[in-house]
Amino acid sequence: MEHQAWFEEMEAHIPKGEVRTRFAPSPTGYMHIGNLRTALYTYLIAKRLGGKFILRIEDTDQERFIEGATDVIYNTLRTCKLDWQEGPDIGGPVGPYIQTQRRELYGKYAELLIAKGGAYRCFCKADEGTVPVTLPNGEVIKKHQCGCGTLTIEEIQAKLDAGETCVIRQKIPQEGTTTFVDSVFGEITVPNNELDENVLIKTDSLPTYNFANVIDDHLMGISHVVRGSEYLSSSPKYNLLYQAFGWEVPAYVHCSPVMRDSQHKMSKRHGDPSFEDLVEQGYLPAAILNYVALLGWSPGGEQEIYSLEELGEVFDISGISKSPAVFDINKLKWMNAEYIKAMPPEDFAGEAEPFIRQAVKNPSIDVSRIAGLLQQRTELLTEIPEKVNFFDALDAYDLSLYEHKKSKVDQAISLEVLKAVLPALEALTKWDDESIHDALMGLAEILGVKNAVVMYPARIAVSGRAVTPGGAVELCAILGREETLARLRTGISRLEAGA
RNA sequence: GGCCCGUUGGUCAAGUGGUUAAGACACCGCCCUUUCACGGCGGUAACAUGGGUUCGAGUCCCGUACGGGUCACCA
Repeated sequence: MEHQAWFEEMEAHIPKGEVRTRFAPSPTGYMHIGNLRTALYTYLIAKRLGGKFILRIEDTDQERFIEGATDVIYNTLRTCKLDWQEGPDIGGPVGPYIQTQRRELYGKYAELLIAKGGAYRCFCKADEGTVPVTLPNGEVIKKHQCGCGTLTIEEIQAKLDAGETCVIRQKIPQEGTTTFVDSVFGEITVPNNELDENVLIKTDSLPTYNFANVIDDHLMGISHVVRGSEYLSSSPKYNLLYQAFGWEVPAYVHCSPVMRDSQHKMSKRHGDPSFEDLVEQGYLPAAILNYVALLGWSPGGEQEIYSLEELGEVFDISGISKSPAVFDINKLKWMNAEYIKAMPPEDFAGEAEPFIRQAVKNPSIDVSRIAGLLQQRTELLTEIPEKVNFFDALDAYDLSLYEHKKSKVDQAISLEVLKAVLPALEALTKWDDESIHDALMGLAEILGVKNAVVMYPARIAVSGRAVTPGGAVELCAILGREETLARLRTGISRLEAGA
């Protein structure tokens, strides 16, 4: 072996005896929810076990190259605070961390594998070597089966010299079975003769996932391979690869997919939201992460709100569920509201004010006050503009809003009430919550009606809305004296005109 | 279709042979209130199915149905 020393050198660099997990996405241009969850679990396992979380970019599919796609990965992980200790941007002891930069290395290991009898050069064009094969039990499957594996060194050299292109395929023993243990699914055994001899190195000399993944996980000292369950059925092949090299097999943690409904995976193509989409829709990254953590994993207790740090303390592989989980935007929305309510008021105001300003341009309006009213009744920040735009301008609201059965209020009563409210507020010398409150409550007492009979019409006249952030008193105070009185007059004249 | 895996209320789920089968979201009702919301209280609703094993089965075994995954020079 001419490269003997080189291989020994590589082996010597592999970190041993520590927990190392890796998130190895391929750059697709967006962060799929299922992927985000895999990243989270991968991160949490490392955190919980006191290990390292590594980022590796799997970009061996040149046809799918998308400009800027790796930035999406960095940005998502950063905004989620899933910090990695080794990765393309920060380096590490076993780099490079981008597969296209590891090209030669896969080639050398492929040669090694051939030498060890675990692979062979295949000169078949396209799928010409793929044939129906009848298994001993009578079933027929499609497998690649060609004579390339038996070519002599001279024959191979001749073909290469003649300029023929080739791939390197995995050699799979036709006898026996392969067994591996998955931390989620348990022990799984398959007969070797059901496994296909897949391509390891493509004609473009880049490795396929099948190969690159095994090589990198080994060379990077990965102790726990966390990935989607779509890899479960090909895991025996990866196991055979480890075996052929004589390497130790990592712990596998396969996670079931996140579904849109009981029969479809979440997919961008079908319009399901990616992480970026959700953020754009107003969901807080921390809430998304919290929700996604509980989708397919349960800590067992009744607590549902977990910070990333808390998750890192309690996350346990044994709590990962085998069956697919359906993504419920409703529950995410609820959780988002919980996060909003729990924010320090100043933080909420900081987040909410830009959204309030989108709808409320009038500089004399105190937006921080509106933010205060909004915090306990906001599920999504993005729904704020629509909730507060009446502060700037009154819509041509429907007069039927003045009818409220429960408070026994109708349009006629509203008119009477507003006619009394107007002078009562006009008479105020101070315009603050307390004065407005006392004036309105006092009016209810004078009129001998329940508070709501005064408050309700006043609130409608001033907002034109059935649902408002805050009651009549707060709205009047925020709108200011002139605007409030003007709106009351408008209400009165509209009720008098009946339109 | 073959192989692998799964199946507790509409959804997320607890449950590891003996429970009145948790909890959360959603939904419904009541209360609070200055409407809506928030909050509080309560309610409807589940072990896919048929056979075993066992004194006893959501929990163990087998079959059936349904669902998912996979069968690429994509990952």
